[in-house]
Amino acid sequence: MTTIQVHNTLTGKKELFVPVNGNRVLMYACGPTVYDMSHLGHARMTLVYDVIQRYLRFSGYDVTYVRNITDVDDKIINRAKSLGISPEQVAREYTYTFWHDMHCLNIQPPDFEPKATEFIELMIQFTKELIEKGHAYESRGDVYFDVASFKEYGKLGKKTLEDLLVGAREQVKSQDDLADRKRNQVDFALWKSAREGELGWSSPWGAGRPGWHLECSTMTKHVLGETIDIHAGGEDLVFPHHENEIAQSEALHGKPMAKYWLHNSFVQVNSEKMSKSEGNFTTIQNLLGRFSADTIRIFALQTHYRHPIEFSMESLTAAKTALGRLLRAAAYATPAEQSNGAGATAGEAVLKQNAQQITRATAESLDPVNDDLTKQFRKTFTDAMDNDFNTAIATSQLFFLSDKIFVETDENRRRGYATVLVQYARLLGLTLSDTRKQVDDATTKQIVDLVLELRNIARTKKDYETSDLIRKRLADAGLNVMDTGGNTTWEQA
RNA sequence: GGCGGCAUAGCCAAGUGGUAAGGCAGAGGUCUGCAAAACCUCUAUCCCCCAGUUCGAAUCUGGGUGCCGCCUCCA
Repeated sequence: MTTIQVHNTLTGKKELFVPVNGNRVLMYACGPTVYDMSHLGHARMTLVYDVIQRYLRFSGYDVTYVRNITDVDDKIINRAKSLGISPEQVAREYTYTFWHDMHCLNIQPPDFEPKATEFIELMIQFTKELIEKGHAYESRGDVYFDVASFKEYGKLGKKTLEDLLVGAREQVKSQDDLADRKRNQVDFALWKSAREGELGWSSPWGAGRPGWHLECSTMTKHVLGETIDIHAGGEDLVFPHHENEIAQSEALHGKPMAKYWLHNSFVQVNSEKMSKSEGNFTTIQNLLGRFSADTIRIFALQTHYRHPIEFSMESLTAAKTALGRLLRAAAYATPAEQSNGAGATAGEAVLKQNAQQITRATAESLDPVNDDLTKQFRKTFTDAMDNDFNTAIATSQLFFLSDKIFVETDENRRRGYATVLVQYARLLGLTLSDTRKQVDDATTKQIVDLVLELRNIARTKKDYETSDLIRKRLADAGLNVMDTGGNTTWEQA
């Protein structure tokens, strides 16, 4: 079972994946701060770890996947101020939009999705213990982590305390109004005191709120444990976020926080990071209006997760065209394999699909053909995924199999190949449900207008047989056609 | 300034010692009343530059150039 290699940011190397505790895999990914709409960069992050946890389950591991929601943060507070509503309302609203986006993208829900606000008491406890152990100190209502007290600080971000201090000196140090509260420039907040009328919870140090890094340390500890297998997030979280989590957790527990640290690279626009602050982002909802979830997924998975993706409408359109070939190939599968389960709700369909998902152990027995071709396909696919989740190669294999499907003349064999295609596409979270014939409202209106135009041509020619047929058929379809004063209008019956 | 990463066809993008995956675009063909779509076939003598190691390098080493990220909120 231990054939998976993962790139570990901690060591900077690819390593054989061996869980800490037998077959159990405890995995935590840093989720969103819910203060605004999610963009393609967030989609990539959730997509990548969605596929990784799917693949670990496929590989037979007993995975517990946790993705948190940060619902208390300066950005939320600022957003609430500018909107004139409470921070709780902001957090709830954007939690809903996040869930909606994730659902649309066919991201499997995590096993647990803790929110920071649910762990305030435990965060206070965590901070108390750090103070008791001499790793943190109070300063005028704030509590800071004493970086100098944790000698391994910087091991994830490959920085030394000296470098950081020099760097801090180079920076606009004078603008840090907290400088005189901290023992050391690089110390970071575990607890921030609240100003008058600001969001806050009571604590031994007065009203305040937790620092950003603390929530992940606390939730990881209490939802999963003191040492977990995989801790993941975007590349920008390596330092300081994950570095600080390590400092807090390992200073307190005296053991590694996570065995493997995984980080995905960014989505770029014109070679620059897509981000809120750059203003060069495209929201998921905006994208979903123009491209299917499968298209966005193919687009993201065609690049290895540790490499930047260059985003452009052209690339996304290319992915859409490419997906079309996969959809046509998948259409040769049996309806049961291909459909989402007729009559089921979207949620039921997803749960059903997940339940039917193949595993490494069942893949061969569930392969209806199991000839040299599918054996080769399965091996190349899993070899690629075993190699630090190389979805680019795995995806290319879907195209390889599609080509074989198109040239196969034996119907049974072709149906079998298509079934295997669908099985493995689902492993990557692709539904391959055929959206090519879904027509939007604007197009529907144009079509009705076209039909009425043709009907009016018939009426002009006094071909009432045809025009009446059209009216009847439209009525059967639920549309009433009305001729009044030389005008023809229509509405829903 | 410190640390880390990247440079592969028109574009996107795998490959990290054995002689360049895949996708898009492009060309030719099949099909077709026309058109479109679809399918089939083809498309980098070579991987930013220079030097080195090696029987052999896009892949390793050294140097150079360009770009990006982190060090402040960030997936």
